[in-house]
This record gives sequence, structure tokens and C-alpha cells, in this order.
Amino acid sequence: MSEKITIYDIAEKLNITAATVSRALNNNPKIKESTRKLVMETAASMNYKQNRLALALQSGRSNNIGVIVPRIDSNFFASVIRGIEEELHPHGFQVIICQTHENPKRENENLHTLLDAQVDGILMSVTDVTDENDAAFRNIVNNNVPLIFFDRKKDINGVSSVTIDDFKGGYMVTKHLIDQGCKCIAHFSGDLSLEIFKNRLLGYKHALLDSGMTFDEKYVIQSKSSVDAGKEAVETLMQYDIPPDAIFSSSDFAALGAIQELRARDINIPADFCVAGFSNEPFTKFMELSITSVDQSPLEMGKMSARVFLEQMEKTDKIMIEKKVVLKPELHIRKSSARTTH
Amino acid sequence: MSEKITIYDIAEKLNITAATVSRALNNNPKIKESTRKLVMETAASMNYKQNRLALALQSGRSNNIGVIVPRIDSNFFASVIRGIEEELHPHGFQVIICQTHENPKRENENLHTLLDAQVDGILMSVTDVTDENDAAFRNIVNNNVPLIFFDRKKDINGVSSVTIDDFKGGYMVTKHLIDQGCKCIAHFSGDLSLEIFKNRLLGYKHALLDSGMTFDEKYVIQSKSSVDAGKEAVETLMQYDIPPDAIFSSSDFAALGAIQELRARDINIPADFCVAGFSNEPFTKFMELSITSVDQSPLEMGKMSARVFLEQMEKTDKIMIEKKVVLKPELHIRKSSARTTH
DNA sequence: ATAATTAATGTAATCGATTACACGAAAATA
DNA sequence: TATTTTCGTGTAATCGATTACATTAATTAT
Repeated sequence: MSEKITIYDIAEKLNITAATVSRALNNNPKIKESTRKLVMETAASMNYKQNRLALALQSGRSNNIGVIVPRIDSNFFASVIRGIEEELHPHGFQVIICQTHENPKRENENLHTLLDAQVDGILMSVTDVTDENDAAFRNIVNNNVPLIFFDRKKDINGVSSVTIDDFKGGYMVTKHLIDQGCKCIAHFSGDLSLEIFKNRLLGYKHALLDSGMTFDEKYVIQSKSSVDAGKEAVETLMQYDIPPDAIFSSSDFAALGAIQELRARDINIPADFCVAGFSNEPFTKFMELSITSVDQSPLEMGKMSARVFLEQMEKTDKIMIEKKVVLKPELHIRKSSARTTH
Repeated sequence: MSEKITIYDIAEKLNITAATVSRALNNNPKIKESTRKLVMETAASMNYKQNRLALALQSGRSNNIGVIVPRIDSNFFASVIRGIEEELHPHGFQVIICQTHENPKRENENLHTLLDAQVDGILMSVTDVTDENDAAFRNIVNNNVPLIFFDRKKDINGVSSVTIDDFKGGYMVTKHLIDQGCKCIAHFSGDLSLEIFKNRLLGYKHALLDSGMTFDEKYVIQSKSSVDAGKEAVETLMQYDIPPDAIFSSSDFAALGAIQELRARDINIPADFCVAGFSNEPFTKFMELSITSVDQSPLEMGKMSARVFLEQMEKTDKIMIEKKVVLKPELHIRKSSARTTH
């Protein structure tokens, strides 16, 4: 139907050159006011649309940024992406989404695809911490493409990151459980090669030690982030000579599983057993027995990552900037652990 | 650090022309086997990466597709996007995300931005049904960019769609509530200018009539998709001379709010009151009092939309195809409405 | 041995926009 | 009036890849 209109078409119609049209459209001050107006009006009347691919090729900037996450259908990552999109949209950037499904091979592939696609930056949460993809990360940096890690980061030279203080988060929850009078607190951890889980565990450990309690590795259970994993973990724990009377789970889903299993065993929550999760998934506050959790402010994390990226973009110089932003976690105390009503 | 390598660099090194390099890399059969091998190896050793922007400009295809949704941080839309990404990724397409926040102006803007960005297709859920953006939609079609609506559609000539049978969904839930012995069923609807809500309402209405029950508009409450809206709606309903004994909510969140409010009033669910939602949000099955809901298979919807897009892409001819795919809804009966244990 | 094919590569235009440089005309200055 | 500036446009190269159309070399056919 409607053929693509280029600046050449406008130029032809006005008997001027494409260069003039281009300058007029870009408000180049060297263009006569009358010409500019004429070009603008003609462009509008011909329904001209700038071909951003041509611009991208010529300028070397695609105005696209890539976002890599394990999966998009998780409240946390979706919210981060929302934040990124909202912050970047006003600046004319489009957001390209990639998923790794926790697979390092996919991660590597995504990195290359995005680089090939000439994105102007990559914001991502790493999949795991093997150094398998370190070369790929360095490759990004060497190509002068700003790379920013959010939530799950790795230490790569020249890469900025936006995370939350997982140590503090773990510490806060554990301290809270201790304050509720819990005497033996178990911890569900995730993949300990990831800093986030390592730090939550450390926070847990230090909170225990700081309160004069003992840290015992056998109360740390590595589990997946799923309801079933939580149930299984409780089954294991309840066979101990001294079963715990509280759980700090690094995953809200596992926390939920734990609660379900404990209830199946007629254990009273929070009277006899306290449970707390991490991430503040929407469902934690919806439950009748709402679940205590740590909020990671994903929206803010996304926006902040975007801002760090924008900053990095501005420095056209080859200066390598490395910014580490750490957001504060927020403890939401709910019924699953609130013994005392304030 | 590493300068961008182009086919000209390879050509220079091998003392041949860029054309030959291009052909070799594209496995053009006219190229001598030895040359091809040499080029391939040199390209690899020089760490050559094809500049997809150049390719895009030249071919007029960006290998990007745009996805427009009201917001990404909703389980439904995130899952659809996941489906789209997974289906399109193997075909070399990247997915660009845009959000409208239910704002038609943003929708319009996103459509134009994506068109400017030369996306090869647009997959979207419309924001509302004013004809405000109809020109923009037709513009997309006229530019020969495949446009596919999912979930929330409009009838635009030449636009395909993938939806679920909302009428059937509404009918199934309502029929189920009737089967549970409910005598007066209220309905929470959404924006009735949207087909999805119109059809769910119709399904509700026909299920009532088919069972010899009366349909009364005053039991249809238009509410937002939020917990609070659900609570308020219950407050209104309970003031009626004859309050309902069941609710079919078009939104899981409103259904949850309704349940909370009903419980606050010490009404027994499901014994004295049944509640059902729509969308099968993850939390509906997590609750202690799990919530009956209708699954819309968002993942499948995303994949199907992607497939319809791919089909459309193949037909390079100017033939206008219009495909309407309707997925089957699936009723998940849970505690909030299950009076009889099967 | 010569003409006709075929195989392999080179030449140059193209996609659409930007921009350094060139240039003529008008305006300002001497 | 002659000369220098300034202003507004035009010319042409560039970004990196693809490809229709030569062109040359090698092979086959006559």
C-alpha cells in the first residue's frame, strides 16, 4: 500500500538534496528557517518516517539494549524488566529480552546474539558462576558495550552492578526470627555458587553467632526454589534428633512448601514454628497465613540498572567505569513469623 | 580494544573482494570449496561477527519483532512473552518489549516506535477498544508488517488473533457454580469495552439462562482487577436485599479480595458461598483456601501467536491472511468452590 | 585447434541516513 | 569597490553487507 518514504523522496519533491533534508529534519542551525519549515511540512504530509536501521548502521548505535534473565515469567525478573523499560523508554531505547533458563550455554549464545545485534548495552542477571562464560563477558566489555549485572552478579573487570545487600537481608530475617524466640533456625539455601545465596547464608550465620547461637551446617539445606523442594526439606529436617523451630528460606516458594508440610504435620505457625522467605513474591502477602519475606525492590533495581547504563553511555570516552550499587533490603514481617502483635 | 572486523578486512587479508567473502560466508554454491574454507577459517581467526544492522538495512528485515502489552509484571503477560520468545528464538528473531500501562496514547506511540524501528512483526494485546488507534493499526497493516493480537483483540481487517474462548470460560465457571448448588451468582466484570470481559459476561449470562436461572444486571459489578476492588464489590453486594451466594470474578485478584472480605464477615467458603476467578494466577493454587479459576494457557497463547506470525512471514506474497485461533479455556476447580469432593 | 560452456571471482549499485568538505551567493567589513 | 565572512546547499564518502551484472579463466565440445 504505502511505499516507504525516504529523505530522497522529499528531496526530489522539493528539488533540493537529501543532505539538506536530513539537516532540516535534524534542526541543523545551518539550514534556512524557511527551508526547514518547508521540509518539515513536506515530510509530514508525505508521512515520512525515519529509517532507524539506516541511522543505526551509520551511527553504530542501534538504540536497543539487551536484557538477559533466567526467565521472564517470574515476578522478580518481570518487575526488574518493567523498571528497566520504564526508565529507558523516555530515552528512546528499546528493550530486547532474552532468557537463559539457567543454562550457561544459552547465556553465552544470548550474549553473542546481542553483540551481533549491535545493542548499545547489556543488562543481565547471570546464570551461574562457573567461569565458563567469562571470556564472553570480557568480550562484551572489550567491544565497549556497557555491561551491567543486576541481582546476580559476577566480578568482572569493568562491569557495573546493581544488587541488594543480601547479607543484610539474611541477617535481618534471622535476627527477626531470633527475636521471636526461635531457638533453632534452619536455612534453605539456593545454588551456593551464586553470590546472592552465599551472602544470605552468611547473613544468617552471622546473625546466629552475634546472638550467641551456634551455627550448624546440618541445618543448612540446599534446595530448589519450588514448593515441593520446601516440603522435602522439611521432611528431612523433622527427622533430626533436634528438629528446628524456624526456617529462613532463600526462596518464597520453598517457604510456602515448608508451611504446607508443617501444617500437614499439625504444627502450629507461628506459635510453635516460624517461617520466613525471601523475595516478597506477591503471593506471600495474599495467603491467609501471610508469609514474612524480604523485599528486593525489583522495580527500583531495574530503574537503577537503567540509570547506571545511561551514565555509562554518556561517558563516550574510553574511560572504564565500574559502579557498584547496593540497594537496601526491606523486611516484611507477616503472620508466618509474627508471634507478638505490636 | 578489539576493533570491529568487517568482510572488507577479511577480503583485504586474503587479497580477494568483499563480495567473495560475503558469498563464501553465505555458502553460495558458486564459490570454490577451497576459497570458502579459507574465508571461513580466516573469519573465525579474525573473530569476525556479521553486522546485523547492515544486513537489516540492506534486506529491509531487522529480525526483531515487537511485543506490546499493558504491563510486563503480570504473570499472564509475562508467560505469553515467554512463549513468544521461546518460539521465535530458534528462528533468529529477537523480542522487543513495550508497555502501554493501559494508556492508548502510549499504545499509539509504541506502535509508531516499533514501525520506525523496522520490526518484522508486532504481537500485542490491545489496551482498550476506542477506535482512537485504529488508524495506527491500519497503518501497520498497510506497511505490510504482520500484526497479531493475542488475548485482547480488535477486529481490524488483515489482523490475525490468538485468544481463548472467553465465552466458554465464563460459561464453564458459572455452570460449575450452579452445579455446586449456588442459587444467586454475582459476576465481577472488567472493562466491558474489551471483548474478553464482554464474552465472559455473556458466558455467565447464558449459563444462567440455560439453567433456568434469571440474569439480573444488578449482580454484575464492574470492578478493577485488584484485591481492594474485590472487597468493595462484596461490600456492595452484601447490602442487597438478596445477597448472592456465589461470585464469578473475571479477575483472580478481585476474587481474592472477595474471599478476604467474605471471611472478615465470617461467611463460610465454600459451604455458604462459592467464589471463582479467572486467569489461574499462580497464587490461586497456593492459598490454603485455593481458588477456583480458569486457565488461559498463556504460554501456549504466546507460542501460538508466534507461530501465526511465522506463517504470515513465509507468505512473502502480498496476500493478506487473517487467522483467528481460539484456544480452549480450562477450569481448575479448587477449594473456594468445591462443595463436593469427587 | 577453436568455439561454446561453465566455474569462480570482480565491479559497482543498493539499502537510508549522516556529515566533512566544497562552493557560490549574500552580507559585512575595510 | 574590493575583500573577507557568513550563510545555505550541494557533492560525495561512509556505515557493512548483499547481489545483479560483468569478466576472466578453465573446461568441454566440436
